[in-house]
Amino acid sequence: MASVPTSTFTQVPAPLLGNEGVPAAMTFNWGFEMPDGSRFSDDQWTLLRHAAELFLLSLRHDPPEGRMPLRKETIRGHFSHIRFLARWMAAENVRRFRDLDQDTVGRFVAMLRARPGRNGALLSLSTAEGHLGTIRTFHMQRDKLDDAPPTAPPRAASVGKRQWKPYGGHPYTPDEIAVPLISGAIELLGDPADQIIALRDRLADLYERLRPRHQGRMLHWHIRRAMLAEPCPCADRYPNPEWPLRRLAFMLDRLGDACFTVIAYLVGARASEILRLEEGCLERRATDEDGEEHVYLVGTITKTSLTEHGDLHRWLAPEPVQRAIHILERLSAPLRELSGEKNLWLQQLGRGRSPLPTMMPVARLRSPMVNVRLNERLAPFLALPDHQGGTWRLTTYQGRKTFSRFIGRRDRTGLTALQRHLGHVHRAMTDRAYVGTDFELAELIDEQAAEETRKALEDLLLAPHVAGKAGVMLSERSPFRGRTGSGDVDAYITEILAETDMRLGVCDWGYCLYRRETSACLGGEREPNPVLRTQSTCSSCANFAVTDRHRPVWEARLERNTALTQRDDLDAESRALAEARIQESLRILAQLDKGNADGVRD
DNA sequence: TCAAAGGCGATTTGAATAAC
DNA sequence: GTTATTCAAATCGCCTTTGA
Repeated sequence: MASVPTSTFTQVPAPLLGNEGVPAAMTFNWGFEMPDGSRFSDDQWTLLRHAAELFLLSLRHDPPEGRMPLRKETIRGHFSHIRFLARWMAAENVRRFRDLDQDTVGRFVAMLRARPGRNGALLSLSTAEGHLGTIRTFHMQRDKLDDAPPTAPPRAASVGKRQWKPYGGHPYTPDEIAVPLISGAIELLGDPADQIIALRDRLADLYERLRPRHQGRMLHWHIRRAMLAEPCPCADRYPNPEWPLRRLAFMLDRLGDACFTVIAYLVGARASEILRLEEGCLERRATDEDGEEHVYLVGTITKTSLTEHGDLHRWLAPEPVQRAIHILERLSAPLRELSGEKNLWLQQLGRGRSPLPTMMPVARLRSPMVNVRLNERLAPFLALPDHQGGTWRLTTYQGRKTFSRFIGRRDRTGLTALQRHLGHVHRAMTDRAYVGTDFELAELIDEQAAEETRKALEDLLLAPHVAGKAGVMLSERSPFRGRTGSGDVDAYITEILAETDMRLGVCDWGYCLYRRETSACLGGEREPNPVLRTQSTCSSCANFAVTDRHRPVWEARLERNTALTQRDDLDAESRALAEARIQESLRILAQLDKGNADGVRD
């Protein structure tokens, strides 16, 4: 294939280039195919192409009034839209951008409306607005350019809301998936990680020793034979035992995946932020208060930054994350040395890849690839369970969402395996001396906590049957008891929350309307003590509330302990404990039933 | 020779900020 | 306090390329 033409800058007026010279990142593949089979780089498109090139360059060096110079990712987005537009213009025989008058743009909009989206009949509003927005921006730059659209296109929203597909939101990873995923990743980063990296070093050693004696195919044959004799951790999870080199490359990649997972789910950074991390990004600092030392992950956030290179940010790094960074530093060491870059996610472009550096160019890992790796390789590797009969699709964004949910909610009953790490981060983040700088993440966390409280309150206020001291008290005052949901409840809850700054603790077996003075679990300033917070402690606590939603937990507890007392081999102490639990469960269930019978509780 | 990495184009979503 | 607008990514499927 002919070499791909890219934008050249010889025809660009010098002042447009600014003082940084030619920006390497601003080259685009203008040789894309046109509807008639020609290439946009062919002579017949020269006028259109130059106009488009100048437009894109102007966004960087002479942006529209009042705007920052656009980032290269944004300009890349405009390039995609221009390509789309140029193809459409060619098919419609529109030869210059200045011919994009109202009628022509109207036809363009009609085409967008009729166009099917990725997974449905309609395009989303933002896709359409993306296309029109590029034309609008082009139009805004018209005074600086020879050829530009003479009129601003309409807003996609003004075309009619029902013309476009509405969108939902990104999910968090459900606990059934998240817990084995994170636990599996942490486990892999333990001893197996050390062994796998040692095996890579062993391979490097083998090459060094055998290269003087053999070359070409024979060298490879000897290397392969030697590697076949080396044990590889998790070898049974790679399908082909005859390929020890590919297997090693595979394992090294899985280590990287595990590092990404641990960082994403236990830190809450965005994928782009994680992938920008560099060697030496861990920072130790003591908090002023008590001299306790926290370790932070230091990186940059560009998404919400107004500056070109992003702002410095810190995230609290629990122990597994520190370990992940150490592993990453060792994983990326050879390529960092080869390329002179400091990034921790370097990899080589080359397809069938070698576990050792080759002659191929080095590049940073990008998030689309991370998604593929998480779903198609790490998930089967860790044998993640199905979710509701199907395979759960992981995405890089779920780490952040799941993290904020983990931290924001008080119910950690499903997360026992992660409790240690999450508890540490949670404590530190709610500490006054916390120095992290991802404010938006803190808001996301608070949102999750508030949403949980709101749901619990709604349940308590509407439930016809409530047990537990605090629950009974709240329910008796509720003007909504036994009704189905209505807008009034929402307003009432909003009022309660505004007045009391109340935070409900939620767990499998009930709710906690937390007040420190009366907490049976001896909790702290703001929330229950997770260690002493058990069913027994809660059942007698003044802060406790139960609704029918929790009935199955108490019924199961009753059943379990009843079965226990019927065994002959039970010692006296255990029997007494089981009896006590039976009584507790009976009391809670009786309270719920009583409400059932006459709607009045004591 | 070929499995599989990952680049690339197209589309979708998130969130800050501006406008109402 | 909402809604609209804009910038900045993230996601996803197709397709080319290549080390073993």
